[in-house]
Amino acid sequence: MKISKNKVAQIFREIADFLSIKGENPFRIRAYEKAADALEHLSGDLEELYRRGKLKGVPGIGKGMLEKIEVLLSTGTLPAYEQLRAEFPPGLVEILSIPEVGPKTVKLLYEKVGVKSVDDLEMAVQSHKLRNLPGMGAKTEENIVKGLKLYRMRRSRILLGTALPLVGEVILELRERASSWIEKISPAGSLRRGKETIGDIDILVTSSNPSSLMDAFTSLSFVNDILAKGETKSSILTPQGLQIDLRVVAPESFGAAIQYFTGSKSHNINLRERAIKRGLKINEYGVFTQEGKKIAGEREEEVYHCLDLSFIPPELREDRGEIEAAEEDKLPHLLTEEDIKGDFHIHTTGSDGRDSIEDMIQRAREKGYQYIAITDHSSSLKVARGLSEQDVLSQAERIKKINSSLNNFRVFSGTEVDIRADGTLDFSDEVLKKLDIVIAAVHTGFKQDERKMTSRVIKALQNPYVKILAHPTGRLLGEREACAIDLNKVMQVAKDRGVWLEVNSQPQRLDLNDVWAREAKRRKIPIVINTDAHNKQSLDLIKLGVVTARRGWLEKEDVINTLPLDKLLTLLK
DNA sequence: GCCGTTTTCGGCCCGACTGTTTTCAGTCG
Repeated sequence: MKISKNKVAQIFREIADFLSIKGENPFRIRAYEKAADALEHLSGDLEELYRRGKLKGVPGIGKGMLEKIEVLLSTGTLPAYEQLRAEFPPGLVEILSIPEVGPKTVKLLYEKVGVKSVDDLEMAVQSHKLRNLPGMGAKTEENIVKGLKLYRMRRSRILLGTALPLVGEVILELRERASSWIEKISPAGSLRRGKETIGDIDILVTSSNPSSLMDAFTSLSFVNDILAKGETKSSILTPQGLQIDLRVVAPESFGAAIQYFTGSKSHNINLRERAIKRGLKINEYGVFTQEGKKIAGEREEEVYHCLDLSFIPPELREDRGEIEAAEEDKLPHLLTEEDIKGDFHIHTTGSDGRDSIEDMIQRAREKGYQYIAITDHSSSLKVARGLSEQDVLSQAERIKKINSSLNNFRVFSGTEVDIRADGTLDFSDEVLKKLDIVIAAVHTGFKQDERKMTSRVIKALQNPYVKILAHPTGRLLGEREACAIDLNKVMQVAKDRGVWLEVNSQPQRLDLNDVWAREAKRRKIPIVINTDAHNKQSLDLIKLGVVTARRGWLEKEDVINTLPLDKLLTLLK
């Protein structure tokens, strides 16, 4: 049984939880969590990385962690981990995920009341067994009841593509109701970093009238429940169970605060460690000298400049080497949405899209694009009303005619051809060679094992007419795991064959993800950012793909569809 | 457990908030 890096990370996190309940050295606990983070941010197969010695020198993975990974890889288990598991009942760690309940409480409840699981805790609370414990009172008991309620209704993280428009609406409505009390306003947190999923939404604001602003915030149409309401922070719950926090900060601290609340946590820790080495201190109010003199805080850029770092865009703040790069002034010049000149993955009424070719052209031109490719599904994908060979060829003829009537814009004929279970394609080469752009993609048979899936996709990429591999892992966030596929091998073939890899902008796909997009860049494999739009509005999803690419450190030069039409045509020849 | 342009030992981010407390511990982000 092969053990994945995510599995190892999960084991490390569980060890950290056990150790925290035991009351171990907090820094040792952090070390396990940090190692788990580091593993999750690596791209590639763990065993291969280990064999090639690539794990050495990864920050957070030292001698001890390396040995543990080695043992896990060769035996599939870890004695120290098994020992901890034997030491505690199996349901204990889960109690930690209840809000308000931390390791000390779990330990106390376990030892004094015999609470071994979330259900045990529920019963203990109901029979008021907690309020007489040392350090506990009626109020704490009440808070645990609340925590349990939140735990029971706990929702999974929401998609970036859902959160972004929502926060836009929240800010809009807030401005409508309280514009005169709002000075600066900006989302922070993982939303601002462009993470693919969002836990809760943080909004920062400077205000001349905080209490009236908070009144307005807590009476927005989105409010289902008010969790907290104060002068500096209020929290509300939307009907969907999403928490939105609004924080009021002083104008002179806005930069430091937005830096602080944007995170990520490990980026900030790294930054503050760096500050300490320079005799400085960073908090959410500013950057201070040892004498307590404030030297920055109003603008976010200053915080970085004080530490002799160039400004780090929010999307890079994941502690994946961005601070070191900023130090050497080697940060990438991240691409922007304005750099995008076209879209290669578009569906129309020809298959399962909702709008016509003409509609898509119109919207693309409004966006300032210079080209699009029409890539409807192929015949075997019946659910999407896939085109027959004859259909796609007559569509290509129609596109030719459309092109003859267009100035300064080009429509490419194409297809999103299905990669069948055996790696053959749904259309014959005779048909494919008559199309401008051939995208290959897997839509069925996701449960194949890694060897089968990898060779299936590689076989498809070896077809001379395939230009793009769409949504390479097939994941659907919150619905379907990435399929088992060795992307390192796939990338090697893509590179040799000159196939472009897609960053798909659909909110639930974002596939390739940030980590793999960065790996593609490292291998100098061209990326295309596509929307996979099934209607004209969806062409605007491109921003999600761009954000994902930015998180993958991509620059304009790494992305094919930043090329203007003339350069693209030269390339396609 | 990790790590080193002061260190191979002795540090390890920082503050708010809350509750149970007469000065602090626990949790959170």
